[in-house]
Amino acid sequence: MEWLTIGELAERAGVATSALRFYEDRGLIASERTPGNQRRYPRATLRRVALIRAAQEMGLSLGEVAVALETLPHERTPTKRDWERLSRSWRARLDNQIAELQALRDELSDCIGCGCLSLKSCAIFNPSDAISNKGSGPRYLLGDERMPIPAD
Amino acid sequence: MEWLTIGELAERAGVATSALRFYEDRGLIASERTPGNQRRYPRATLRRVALIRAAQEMGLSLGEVAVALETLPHERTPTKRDWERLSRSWRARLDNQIAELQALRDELSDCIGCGCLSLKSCAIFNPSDAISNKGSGPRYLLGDERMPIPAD
DNA sequence: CTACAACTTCAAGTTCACTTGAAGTCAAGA
DNA sequence: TCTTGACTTCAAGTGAACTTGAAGTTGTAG
Repeated sequence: MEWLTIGELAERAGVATSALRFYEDRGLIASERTPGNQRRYPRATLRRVALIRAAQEMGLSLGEVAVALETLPHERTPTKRDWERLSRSWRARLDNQIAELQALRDELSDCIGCGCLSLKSCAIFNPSDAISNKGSGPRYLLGDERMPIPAD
Repeated sequence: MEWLTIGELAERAGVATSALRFYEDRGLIASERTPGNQRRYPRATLRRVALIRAAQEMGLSLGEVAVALETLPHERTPTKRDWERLSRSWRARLDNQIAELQALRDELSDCIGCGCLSLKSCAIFNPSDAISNKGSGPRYLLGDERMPIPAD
């Protein structure tokens, strides 16, 4: 098996070495050590990191990615079955996200032509009340569903 | 004109009062004060906050929203022209975002059936190298364009 | 007039996904 | 052997978008 140093992996995967150490800390990737305590990554880690980046691009947090990746082998190239399971669930998520953005776009388009400033019928100007919002810290994804238009 | 307390605005807009004070701090919304120094918001702020939330949903940072909203009047209901300018530019952005997610989805779909584990032809497993990554702090949106598939 | 919820400011805390820096160790070429 | 660059750990810093808490003030219903 061919092993990569952290610098090599970083360059080939297009991420910083500090990010790789961080991912390892979080259990997203794993490494062996040389006698001198330096990390060596199996080539499969390259794909793993690519997967992590792809997942982030579709809005998953590293925690969610970690859960998803737990089902994949660390050292081995994943089998077709491993991969199918994961990609199907992610595909569904992507479909969802696309649909949401499309809905928002359609609302926006409607607004351009609809004289919505009367704000009787505009979904953007009349959002649902009380978006549930538990816990502190930022919310990177709002995830507030648009509800039937309330009577203004 | 009808004025809203911060609590009323918060409830109707579906955000926390602390968030509203934060937005005001950032210049995203504005208020008048009562003789006793309490905030009173014009009704138009309701639409403004709704716009802010919509913009966040499509991935804009508050800074970007601030820039966009600078072109809109604070107190007045925006005119059709005000609104058209804004919504057209946002629509373009949404189109873009949707296209990117669709591309990712298509790659994912291809992978499900393509035996991509050979990783000769899979875009997800073969991302472009060297995503440019300036500055510190998190990157909420990766924004790394996928490039022509490199020879592995 | 009093109670009490809703408001005020300001500083500090929180989460995420990292980055930066300090202080030291390892590996490879000249 | 020496130097240099790549590596090591660990603690602390960063930026975004808020939230929380403390300590005090205002507005209103009874």
